[in-house]
Amino acid sequence: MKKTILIFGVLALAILALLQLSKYALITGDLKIELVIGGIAIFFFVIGVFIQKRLRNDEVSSQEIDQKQIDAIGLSKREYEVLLEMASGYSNKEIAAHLFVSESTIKTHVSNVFLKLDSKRRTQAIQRAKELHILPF
Amino acid sequence: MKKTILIFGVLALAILALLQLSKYALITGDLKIELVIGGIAIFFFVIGVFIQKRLRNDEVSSQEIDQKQIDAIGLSKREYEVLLEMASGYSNKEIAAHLFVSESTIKTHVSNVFLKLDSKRRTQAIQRAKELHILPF
DNA sequence: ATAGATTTGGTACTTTAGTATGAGTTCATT
DNA sequence: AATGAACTCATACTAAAGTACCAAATCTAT
Repeated sequence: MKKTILIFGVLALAILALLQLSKYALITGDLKIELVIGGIAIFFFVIGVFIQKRLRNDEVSSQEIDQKQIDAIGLSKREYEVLLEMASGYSNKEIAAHLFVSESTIKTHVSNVFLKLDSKRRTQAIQRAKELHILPF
Repeated sequence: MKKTILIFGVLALAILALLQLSKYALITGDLKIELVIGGIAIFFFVIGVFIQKRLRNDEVSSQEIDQKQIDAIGLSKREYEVLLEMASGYSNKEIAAHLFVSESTIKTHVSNVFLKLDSKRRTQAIQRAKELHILPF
């Protein structure tokens, strides 16, 4: 948030300076009117795009994976892999094949994931994981 | 897409007209320099925000529910309700309680959903449904 | 090197999920 | 009024998921 305030402050100063420069450049006749107007137009267009993009990124960032959250929950690397496979719609047997381990192992991992995500079913675990921003989409 | 082209055409004309107007307003001295520059600045800032917003909406819209897709797949209203409950992480028994019907009925609906979404597990059905943009997130 | 966490895997069991099939009910539409 | 689609429910299965315990191998950091 401090960063935002700083950026807007600098921006405001830059705009004021630009306006003054433009004004005197016009009065003294150093620049053509078209050029000044065009420059101002491009400058503010870019600023508009930039600001809107910042707002947009703030929204979208809420849908990105939160590694800190994964650590906080205590999910191990392997458990998280299994969670990803579950969320992709695979069965225990399929996950076992993908990760080259037995189905028993997957069941153990799955049960641990349920404990850590406080859920009783894989669909519920996936839902919780999304709420905690540790799964994409 | 036609709409986009039309909008940009009109916009280009408006910009040209505005530039010419500004130029002559300045030369004839009808307007102060500050006002013209400020107006141009605001105008292009707004355009910048607008265009960026359009791009953003095109991206985000891919995450909205596609009712046409639901119809195309042939999911009935009840089947879609069950799909939503499944995606929320509820068991067949819980869904039955929420919708005030028997678990048998839910099983029937679930099986029909699987047929229509070409899937064998509820997690897979949920995944497919998201790819088809008929589920949020 | 060793304690602690992770990963792996097994057995035995219970619980859900999912399939197949049939059938009665409701509801909108022709 | 009849037809078809949607909704309902049941029985009887099979298959998959999930639980509870135990135990060995491996990795990791002190």
